[in-house]
This record gives sequence, structure tokens and C-alpha cells, in this order.
Amino acid sequence: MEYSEHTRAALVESAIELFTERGYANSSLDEIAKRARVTKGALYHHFAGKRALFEAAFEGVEIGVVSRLSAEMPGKRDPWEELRAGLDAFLRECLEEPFRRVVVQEGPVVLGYRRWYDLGERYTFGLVRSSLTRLVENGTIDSGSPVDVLARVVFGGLSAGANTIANSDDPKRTSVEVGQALERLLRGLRDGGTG
Amino acid sequence: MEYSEHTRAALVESAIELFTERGYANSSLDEIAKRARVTKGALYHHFAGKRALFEAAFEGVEIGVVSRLSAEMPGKRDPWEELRAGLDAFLRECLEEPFRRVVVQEGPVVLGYRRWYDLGERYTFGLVRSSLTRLVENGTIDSGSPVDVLARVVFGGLSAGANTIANSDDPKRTSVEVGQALERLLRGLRDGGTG
DNA sequence: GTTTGTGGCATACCGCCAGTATGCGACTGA
DNA sequence: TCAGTCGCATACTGGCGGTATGCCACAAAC
Repeated sequence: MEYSEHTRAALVESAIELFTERGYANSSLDEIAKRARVTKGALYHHFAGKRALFEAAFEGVEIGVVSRLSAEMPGKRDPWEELRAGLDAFLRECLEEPFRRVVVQEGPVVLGYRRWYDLGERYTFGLVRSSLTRLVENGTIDSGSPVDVLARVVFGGLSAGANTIANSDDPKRTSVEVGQALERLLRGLRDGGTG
Repeated sequence: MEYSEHTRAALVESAIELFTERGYANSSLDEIAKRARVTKGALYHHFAGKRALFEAAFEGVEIGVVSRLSAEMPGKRDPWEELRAGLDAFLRECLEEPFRRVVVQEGPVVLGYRRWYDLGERYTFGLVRSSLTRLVENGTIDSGSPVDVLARVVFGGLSAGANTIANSDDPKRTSVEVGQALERLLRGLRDGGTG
């Protein structure tokens, strides 16, 4: 039956909630199953283990974030306006606890950096990279070094900025400051040249 | 007696090794104690628990990195040269597994972001921030937004770059590319202005 | 319409590991 | 020489991830 799919979805949802609230290590499978109104047996019927469940939760969060981010990019005319809009949307999304905790913080630790890297390509990091790629292709910024490397560094800056905002005493003000800092850094990519 | 201090140091050293090799979750206290040629009883005599031991390992790694980084900054005349030298030294140090794994990756997860943030101020992050502060004070770069926020974002970019290098097929080439990307980003900080 | 799977779970159990309780010798000061 | 403390070792407990097994509903086979 397709009660199965419903059960699986409930487990993933409960996992996202608990992993976000208490972190991976402090969330027991019994409790996740209980919150989904099933038992650990059901959990192990759908997932190979705790890691696999985390991976499903990870992808669930990423899919939500990517769809919202994609919808929020109206395609401004000015490339810099678009970059700015993308920055703001990303920082806003980073304030959602599930993304910060599951994807940014615990993802690389629980899944291992390599697996996290590969999975991320399909979701938010892929968005950042393709966004930068377009800016390179239309000449707004100079490639200089490979876009992939640049995207990794920028993504790291974005994540750190999100963490800074979320742990600030005054998130609104800090959000503006982070946005400014990131924009000013990205300006350095305009006028090419290595030395 | 001060056999005590020797035991403690051996435990911290073993902890750094195992946490680096297998990560926090996959390192048992029994094994850490065994590697230090003592038992778990000794471990709990010196540390309140696994978290406390990790924190000691964290600080041990940071102290080593900071001392090496400080020694490697000969104080060039040209501020940009100095920035470049600092970048390279940092990236080189980031390739050491203990720093990447214990401090950069697992630190925020195991200690919690807040505790990690506070501890980091005294060590590597403090270095990055004070370095940027000096560049602001001598007019090399414009403050724009608070140096603290800027330092957080830059530190995130540095960490992401280090991870990228360490997981690259060709670390030497990637290291050069990451250095270039970071330097070009930092160039955006020169000519002030927010809009 | 009984038999034989098979999917979708639940229940019971095991081993590992962080943490606790306790014991115990060595040394130290009174 | 006796009390007290430091520096550890040993023994035990509870929680949790993982596994093994059982059970029921349903479906195809004949």
C-alpha cells in the first residue's frame, strides 16, 4: 500500500524537527519514530540507518530551500541588482534553523565532507555556483580562477555570515552588515587581474 | 604529584589523534584512554566528560596553530604583501588535518556554535580579525561595516577554501586557485563606499 | 479457497559506550 | 601512625543504534 509513503514522509518530517532542535547526536531514533507515531521497526523498514535518515532529512530541507530561492529570483535587469537580491534571499533563508543546523553545520560532520559536497551540488550550492557562472558569462565579473573554487569560497562566506546573523544580539542590523560585507567582497571580482 | 600533568597531556594528545582520524562520534573514551596508557578512570579524573576532553583537544590544536602562524608572519613592509603572506600561511595550516577536523568542522557541532565562537576569539579567528583590524587602521582597506562582521565572513571563506583544497584531486593547484580567489575578493575592500 | 509469498510494520533482544560509584595504594601533613 | 587527599583502576548501569524475528493484511497462483 501507499500508506508506506505517508509513513516515510512523517519520519523525515520528524527527523528534520528533532535534528534541528537538538542536533543529530542528541536525537534518538526511538523518539523520532514516536513523534511520527510509528516504531523503530518502521524506521528501519524505510531507511538503512540513522545516517540514511539524516541524508533524507538533509535532502528534504535542501529541496524546500531551493524551491523557495528559485521562486524569489525575479530576474532583475542589472546583474548587480540580481546578485544583491540573491544575496539577501540566501541570507534570509539561512536564518531558518533547519537549513543552518542540518545543511550548513551538521551536514559535513554527519555525512562526511565528501558526501556533503556531492549532495550539495544538486541544491543550494549548485544555485550559488550557477549564479556566479552566469555573472562570469555575461562579463559582470572576471573568472580569474575557476568558478567552482570561487563558488566554494563565496559559499563559505555566505554560511559564516548566516551563522553570525543568527547568533547576533541584533539580527536585523547584523544582517544588513553581513550583506554589505559580502557585496563589497564580491566587488573585488569586477576588474579582473591576478596581481 | 606532577605525574598528573603528564597523564593529562597524554590524554589530550591521544584525543587529538583519534578525533582527527575518526571524528568525535566514532572515538570512544576507552580507546582514547587506552592509547594514552591509562584507563577511563584517569580520564574522568582530569575531565568532566567527553565534551570537556574535546574542548581541551580543541584548545591544544588552536594553541599550536596560533604559535606557528604568529612565527610565520615576518611583518612585510607592504600591507598587501603581508595580507598575502598571512593568507598563504593560513591555507597551509588549514591543510593540517587536526585543525580542519577538530577546529573548523567538528568544533561548532560538538561545542555548540556559541561556545565555539567564544573560544575561537582567543585563537585563530582572533588572529584573522586583528590582522584585518590593522589593515583598516592603516587605511589599506576601508572599514565600511564593522570589522568583526567582516572577519567572520572572511574566516568562513578561508575555512571553505581550506576544505576545498584538502578534498581536491590536485591540492597544489587548487591551493593556488583558492589563494587567488581570496585575494581578489579582498581587493573589493579597498575603495570604500557602500552603494 | 487454501497455499505461498511479500510488503509494512511491531516486538524483543544484543553490544557498545558515556557516565557513575566505588575501591585502593601512595604520599603528606599533624 | 593516623587521617586525609590525590591519582588513578575496576565494576556497574542506562541509553541507544542496530539486528533478528514475528505477525498481519493482502495478492497472486493453482
